Amino acid sequence: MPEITLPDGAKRHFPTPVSGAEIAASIGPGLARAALAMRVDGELQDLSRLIEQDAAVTFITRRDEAALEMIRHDCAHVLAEAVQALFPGTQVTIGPAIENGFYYDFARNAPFTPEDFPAIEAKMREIIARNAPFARSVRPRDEAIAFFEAKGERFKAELIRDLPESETITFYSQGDWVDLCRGPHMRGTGDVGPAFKLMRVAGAYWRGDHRNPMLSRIYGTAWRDTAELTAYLHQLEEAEKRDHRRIGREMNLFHIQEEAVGSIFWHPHGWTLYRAVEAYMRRRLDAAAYQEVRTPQLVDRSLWERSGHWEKFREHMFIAIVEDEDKTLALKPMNCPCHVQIFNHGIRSYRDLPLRMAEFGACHRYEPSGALHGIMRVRAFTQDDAHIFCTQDQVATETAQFVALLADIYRDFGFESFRVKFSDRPERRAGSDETWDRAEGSLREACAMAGVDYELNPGEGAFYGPKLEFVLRDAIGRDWQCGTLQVDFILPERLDALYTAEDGTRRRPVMLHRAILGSFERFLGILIEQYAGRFPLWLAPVQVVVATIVSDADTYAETVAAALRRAGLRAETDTGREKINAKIRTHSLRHVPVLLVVGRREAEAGLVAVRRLGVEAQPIISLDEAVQTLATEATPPDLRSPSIG
RNA sequence: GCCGACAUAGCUCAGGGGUAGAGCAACUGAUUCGUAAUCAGUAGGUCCUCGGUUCAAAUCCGAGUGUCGGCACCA
Repeated sequence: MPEITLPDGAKRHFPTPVSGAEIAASIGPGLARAALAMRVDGELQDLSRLIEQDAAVTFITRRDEAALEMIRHDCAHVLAEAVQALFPGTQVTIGPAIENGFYYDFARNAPFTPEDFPAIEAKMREIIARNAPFARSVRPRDEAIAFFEAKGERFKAELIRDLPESETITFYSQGDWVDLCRGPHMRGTGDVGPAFKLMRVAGAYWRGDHRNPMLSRIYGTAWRDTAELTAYLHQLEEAEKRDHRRIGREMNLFHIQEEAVGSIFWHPHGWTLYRAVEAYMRRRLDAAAYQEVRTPQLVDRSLWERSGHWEKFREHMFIAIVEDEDKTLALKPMNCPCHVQIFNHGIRSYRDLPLRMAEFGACHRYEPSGALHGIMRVRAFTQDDAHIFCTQDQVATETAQFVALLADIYRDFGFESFRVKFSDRPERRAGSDETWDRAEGSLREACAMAGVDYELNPGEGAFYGPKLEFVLRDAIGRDWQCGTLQVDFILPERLDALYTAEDGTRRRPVMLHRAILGSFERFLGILIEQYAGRFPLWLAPVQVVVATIVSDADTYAETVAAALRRAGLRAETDTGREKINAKIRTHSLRHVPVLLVVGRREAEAGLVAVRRLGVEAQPIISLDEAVQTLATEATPPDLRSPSIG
């Protein structure tokens, strides 16, 4: 007689065995209707599973987060059944729930197209209306493999073969349709509900490996109810509006064209934004005792051979052949080898360490064509790169200082939170285990010192050392790695970097490769999306437009703009013959943060009407006051005095 | 790189085997106007490129290039 403990602490006894559904029914008809699944001692299970021993049971209803995941998972099963019903001969593979929805990968000669969606969705609704119960069954391994092979489902058979011997092999059926699945599921297909939509088709490699066949993936979204679905679709539309490629065009920031794929043509306003970020970064690095350098774009092959890039990175490099001199040069894909050259030029003492060498280094990498994405993923980009040459003892302190600097800079750009991934030793690596123990240990210690929480990213470190990756999320929910910090023991060795220690011996420095923005191009893309083009005043390409109401105010408008420019503000005038309504609309759509409206009254009295983006209030103040206020407000965050905040 | 979709005016898009269409933007003229679109007119296109089918191709077919969505790769 199992004793069942409910969330409120109440205990109930049932004849052995008892199903979750029976327990729910014994509590009340409302719960019996609402319960979709249960947690038994914390483990999510089908409601139909039998409980034979004492356990704590919690019921999952549609409101629970766990239910949402089950709706999506179950919806993937419904999709698979629908597809196999409509397209005989299609093999099923895997179909998990993911953020905001689910997908299912199918193997089929002809891939699906979005035109297939209406028919598939209709079939899915049929299956959901039928409300076939999800029934779990356990099968012996050999039988399970034979079952799928008999059906010609070789991917499923392969999956089972690769499961560990200890794994229980479970099947779930929904009516006549059966799938290999770990579960759990809700009561039946009807619990999926109506709030789903197929979104797109995509290719995906079997088991995520590009050497495997490509499957046809169908992505879908699914929610608790149609209101949630509608809200999600609306959110997607909003995200689309802040896409940096769209805003870049609308605000005339940059363009890319076929003759320079993966490289950016920065227009005046875009370049202004770029320069504002660059100037800010330069001040921050100066203040943090970095030394800025500049190193060559084209470097002879021999240096890349020594650094190891020619061997490890060759396929990502642009090569330039100089026929007259019989030389092979490469556009630099990274700055580190060049920085070591500067380090090596002359004799270094331990007194020089830590030596922080920074460069806004323009790099070129031959990225796969399919990876290119607006200005976020390009082939020509500029890193806010630096290499810290230090002793092993200094690694922890330098790391802590770096993370503090990075967090402060992200905050200045409006990013309050970011994720940190700690990538530790990969399978293929250089250096001894002791070295790795030390490197990882000091990095962990540094994270603790800086109060950094990280998630472990096992085996993803660089071959020369562990790294931290700092990840920001864009408007459409995509993650972008921006900052990085890598501990390197290898390059100083390969390029023979040395310093003289206190005891007169020659020693190898450790190199910390680090970047905060990552690349200006990517970071600006993220920034554009973060602010949806409505930049804070210090970053806005055009900070102020002086707009006239009547042509009698034209001269005054020029005076106002000149005064603003003298105060360091980026100001334009609009003395066109449009009505003020039209001017306000035009500049609002361009996301100009401040409009100074001047008519006859303002011109005569030396005043301006201040209209801020999206705000209808229009205080009228003196020109002097406006210049002063705006200049203060436009001060970059690192130059503000604390009292002003 | 792989799978799929797409490519028409500066932008957003319609059309479709036989003079290329709209709205917005641009330009010209009129309007001098008080906080998110004043009115009228003008101009603007090798319908991505190259081949093929056809009496005729922007339209159909093929190849290429680019873009977009994924996958793989990655700052």
